[in-house]
Amino acid sequence: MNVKDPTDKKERIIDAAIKLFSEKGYHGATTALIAKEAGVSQGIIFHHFKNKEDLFFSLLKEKCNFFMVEFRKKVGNEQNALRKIEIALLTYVHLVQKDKKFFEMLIMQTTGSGLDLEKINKYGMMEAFRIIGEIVKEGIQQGVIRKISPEVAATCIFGMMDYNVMNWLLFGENFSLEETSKQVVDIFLRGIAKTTI
Amino acid sequence: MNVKDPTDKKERIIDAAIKLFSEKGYHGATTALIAKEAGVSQGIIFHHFKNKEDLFFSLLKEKCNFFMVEFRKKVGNEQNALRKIEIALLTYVHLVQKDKKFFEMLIMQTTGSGLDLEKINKYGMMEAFRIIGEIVKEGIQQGVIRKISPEVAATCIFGMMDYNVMNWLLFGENFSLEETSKQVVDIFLRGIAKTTI
Amino acid sequence: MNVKDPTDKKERIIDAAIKLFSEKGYHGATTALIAKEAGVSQGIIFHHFKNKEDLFFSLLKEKCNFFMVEFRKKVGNEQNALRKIEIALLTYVHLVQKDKKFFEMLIMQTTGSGLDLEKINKYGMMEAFRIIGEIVKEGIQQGVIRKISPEVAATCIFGMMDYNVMNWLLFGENFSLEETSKQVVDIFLRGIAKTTI
Amino acid sequence: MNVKDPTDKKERIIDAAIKLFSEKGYHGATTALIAKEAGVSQGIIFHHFKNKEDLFFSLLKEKCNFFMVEFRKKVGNEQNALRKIEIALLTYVHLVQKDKKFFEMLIMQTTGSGLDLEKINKYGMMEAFRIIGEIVKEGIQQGVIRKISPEVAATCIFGMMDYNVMNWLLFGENFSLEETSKQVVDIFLRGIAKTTI
DNA sequence: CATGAATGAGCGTTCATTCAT
DNA sequence: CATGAATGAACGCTCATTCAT
Repeated sequence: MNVKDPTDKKERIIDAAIKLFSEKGYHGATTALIAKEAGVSQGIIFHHFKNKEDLFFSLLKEKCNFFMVEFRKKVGNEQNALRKIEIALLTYVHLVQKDKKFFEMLIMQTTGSGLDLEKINKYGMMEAFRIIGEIVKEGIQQGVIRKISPEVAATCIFGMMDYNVMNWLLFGENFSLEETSKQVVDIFLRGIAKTTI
Repeated sequence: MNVKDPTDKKERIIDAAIKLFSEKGYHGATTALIAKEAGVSQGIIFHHFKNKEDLFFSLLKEKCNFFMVEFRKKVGNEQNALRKIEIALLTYVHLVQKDKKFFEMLIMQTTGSGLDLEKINKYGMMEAFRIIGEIVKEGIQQGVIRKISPEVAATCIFGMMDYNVMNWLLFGENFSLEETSKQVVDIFLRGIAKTTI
Repeated sequence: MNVKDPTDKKERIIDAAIKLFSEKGYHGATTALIAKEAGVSQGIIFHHFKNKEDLFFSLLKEKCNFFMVEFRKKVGNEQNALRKIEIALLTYVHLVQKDKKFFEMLIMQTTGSGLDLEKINKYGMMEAFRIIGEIVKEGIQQGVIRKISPEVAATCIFGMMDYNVMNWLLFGENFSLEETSKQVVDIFLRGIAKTTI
Repeated sequence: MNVKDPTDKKERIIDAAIKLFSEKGYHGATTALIAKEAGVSQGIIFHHFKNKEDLFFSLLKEKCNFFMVEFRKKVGNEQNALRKIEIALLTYVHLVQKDKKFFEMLIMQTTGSGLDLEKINKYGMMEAFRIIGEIVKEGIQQGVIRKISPEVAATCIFGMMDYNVMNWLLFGENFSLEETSKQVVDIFLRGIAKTTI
């Protein structure tokens, strides 16, 4: 009667996978554990996903696509490059707060899992990286950003933001992610701006 | 006959471990592989280290202690906080370049390996983190750095530097780490300085 | 709407099963694969057959019964035992050529599949074996065949023929099964005949 | 103290494998069962053999090499091709009787296991097949064998012998393999000989 | 101290079979 | 009758760790 029933199970697998991947890492989260957490049999995971790696990357792909859409929606109307970056980063923070478990997984597994990093980047954050680089280029043309390498700038801001988020996810939550993020953005914008405001 | 033989073996294990952990990740580097690479028996690893995790953290601890000494030596005589930070970061870059394999391991395994992150930080970079925080505090007192959270600032600079180094380790080496690091330091210092220089 | 639909499906299952059993062996041919090849659901296989083994033996039984009828029809009118054997064997060759896939399955799975060999023989070739034995007995009574054990003779001819066919199925088809079969029959008949012709 | 101890375990694995492969087929003989039968842990199988398939082919290779040596030794001194064949076949029968379990495995798994038949032949009986073909050629040159295809003749004799042995292994042992084998050889030799003796 | 064969729990994955729809 | 998602026991195989030598 409920058409959503089958999807329901797939969704429960996805949720359980995100939870366990972030809590225990790629290797620590066994398929048996994921199945148990999702309340399904082990076998059904392999109906919906080719294998464990496919499960992992499916999560990544799906979520990241969704985020990119959000990203562009928010940034779209703004003209000033510095404002654009600010909006983009605060959007990122909001997404993190709304989808904590997923970002825990994403950041925790970005390296070290033994998974193909190129795939992680391809399905994951490469696009966001590229977008920030583009905005920096715009800012340089607009004359509001110093002549710096867009790639270096993008690397910087992702490093800053991710470490800040990581801190929050791991040790924090006793500080306001929003508050510290504003400080991070401030440091970055001052660091790249042509004139100090 | 040779008294140095056992130390020799331990060292060979350490070198092999660093090489394989960085190349294949914590899980990909099996103890059997490490023993083979080191040219020792599997069993002897467990004479020198309690278990695989202990081997990993021993590497971390030992190297990081060495780095901290280097760090303090270089920074020690400088008075100006901004210069101190600059020196600290460039020292970091030099250490990375001298000990690529180890940093590959450190950065690649910081997350995702399923290892206890608190332990990694404890034996690893927590100290460096604390040092940078201290310098930022000094800078604020000296009036050369804006009133910002030392923790946030430290988080930022480590994020920027590590992502920059990661890029270099993973995709790069076709760009100069030294050159991009200078840009990173520049962005950071401008971002936190009280007045633009 | 179409009354023949169910039979149709059963037949499609049978055809798919023969194809896949012969191509991939008993274990390689999964029920899921058979269902897909037949264009039916997995579940329906178990409406028509008790289980996978039952499916296998049903194929065997059905086909073999058909072959026995053919066999007797061809051999029926002949009086001379040696001629009878010759006809029987050439009939066998024609059946093989007409129904290659099935014999591929039969010969390939006669051993090694882990299936109960007694069952295979029971539903399969035991009858043919018995028939040849009978003809040999007749031949001995007629005085055209030496006093040999009918069972041994039957074993011989089936071994010769099957290995010849197996060669053809596996490696051959670049030689004429008909031509080599005639040589095989010739060797056998000379081997058992009372006087060389 | 006993240098043979490690080999002992490998040998116990080999014996258990031959026993179970022949009794239950390649798929029925699980590695767990083989380990249990051998009284060893599951893991150790994979110390000595790359994987299950390797275990199977190692058995084949080792034994078959040994048999080929025996074969040549026995046949070596004989000049007359017909006698050579007779000796070869009776040698085969003796080997079968001495090493029943192994031949049970060999014949049972020749087809149907889903294993690569070319490999089975390569490590297994291809060599014997070739040898018989050679002897037939000699016999034709000697003028004691009719002008027949050596390949067809070899196929015939292997088919006859194997089916006879199979009968004995499966149902028999209530008849003398030696006795029936002589009848088989007799039928074959008369079938291929130039003049009836 | 040193060895490496041995262990065995646990991994990801498969698949014949079932059953709610 | 028909479906195919769901099951779960069992598979081949791995690997950190142990221990007799």
